[in-house]
Amino acid sequence: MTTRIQKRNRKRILDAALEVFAAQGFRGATLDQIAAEAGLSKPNLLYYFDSKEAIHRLLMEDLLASWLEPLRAIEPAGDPRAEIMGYMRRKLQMSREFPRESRLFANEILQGAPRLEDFIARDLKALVDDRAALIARWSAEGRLAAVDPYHLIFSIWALTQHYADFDAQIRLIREGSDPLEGAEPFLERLFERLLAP
Amino acid sequence: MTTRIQKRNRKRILDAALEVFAAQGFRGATLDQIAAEAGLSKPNLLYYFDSKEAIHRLLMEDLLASWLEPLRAIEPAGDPRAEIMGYMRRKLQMSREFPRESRLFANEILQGAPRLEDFIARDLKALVDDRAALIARWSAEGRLAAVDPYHLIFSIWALTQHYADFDAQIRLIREGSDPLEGAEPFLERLFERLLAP
DNA sequence: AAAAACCTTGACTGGTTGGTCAGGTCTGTT
DNA sequence: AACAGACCTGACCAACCAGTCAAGGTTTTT
Repeated sequence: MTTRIQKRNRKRILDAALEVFAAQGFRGATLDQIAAEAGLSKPNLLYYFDSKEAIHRLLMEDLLASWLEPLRAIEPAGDPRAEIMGYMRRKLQMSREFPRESRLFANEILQGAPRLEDFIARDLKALVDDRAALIARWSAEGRLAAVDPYHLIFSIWALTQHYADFDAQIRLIREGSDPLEGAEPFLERLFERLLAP
Repeated sequence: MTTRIQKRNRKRILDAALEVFAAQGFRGATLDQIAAEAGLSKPNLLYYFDSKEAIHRLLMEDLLASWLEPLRAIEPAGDPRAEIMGYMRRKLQMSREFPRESRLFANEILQGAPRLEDFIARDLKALVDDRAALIARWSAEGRLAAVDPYHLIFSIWALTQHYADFDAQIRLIREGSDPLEGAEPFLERLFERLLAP
């Protein structure tokens, strides 16, 4: 049974840990930083979680589920261009709403994905292969431009996640104005032009 | 005066440090890792460089110069579409030849760019603003599609650097085959369709 | 109200980290 | 060969790190 206090403190800790792991990576983050961010003492952190690794693992598990969902939501029965545009829009929305999750993921991949190897090589790969086959079918039927489906998927990832992962850079170049301002119409135009048969 | 041995060992250290910093970030990297990678003892590392910070600083300085160059090479007098396609191709080539430099940069930005703030807000911003104005002029003259010049530049960064920064992910999904296989024709088609007036 | 269960922390530990230093080895020059 | 300067390292240090624990405080249940 989980108490009221447990629920509150676990949430605080995971939120603080997301912040710190996303910015510093697993090795670069310290429990002291996370504890300070959460407003708790370090021993108290370790009362709720077994170890630094355990906090990180839980964060990753939450992340991975939400990472597959948008791609899975592509409907084989739907209109090809609308489905892909919808996927792009959903991914962009995630960069807007969950930039820290995006940076956490980016940090893991940059470090060579040691903790994600299984997930990527199994779950993600299987889903991407499936969606790539679907896109190839759509292209063969003439309902979509003939594009390499893998690079199409990678390009959606690259373009949408860039706004979360490189937020600091974009902010400095655009001097404070919302980094995502104008991104959606730009990407819509880009992918509409790319996908028109 | 620098001796033969100095030249060799400094090079070894910077090469090893690039490897380790790119994979672990500044905080996550340790001098022991760098020393092991370089095949030198830790005190020997500190014979050639004053501190961990000094190694990182030198690496960043080398990086920043090469980071501005391709964008600077865009010729105002050239053909608009050819100039932008050339810039994209140059950036893609850099992802192929210098993936570790790309990951080092990505790591810094992910961490909030604390060590790059000045460079980005001054040098990079000035150059981007200049190039964005040039692209806007080209668009106004009808020699280019009317696209947001900032998002155009960001999209080139996102799409080309993705292949270096997310190399581990792409490798696992494409099972060992060269992650950049097919990338160039895909990106050429994408930007040709985007930029056609 | 008092027991039981839950929550919190100061003080600590063993291991790691960036960095120092005295003293030794190697290299090029005369 | 012998000297100067450059190069290298084992042993060490203080600060920091993840994690432990005994003791005390708070909340919930009875």
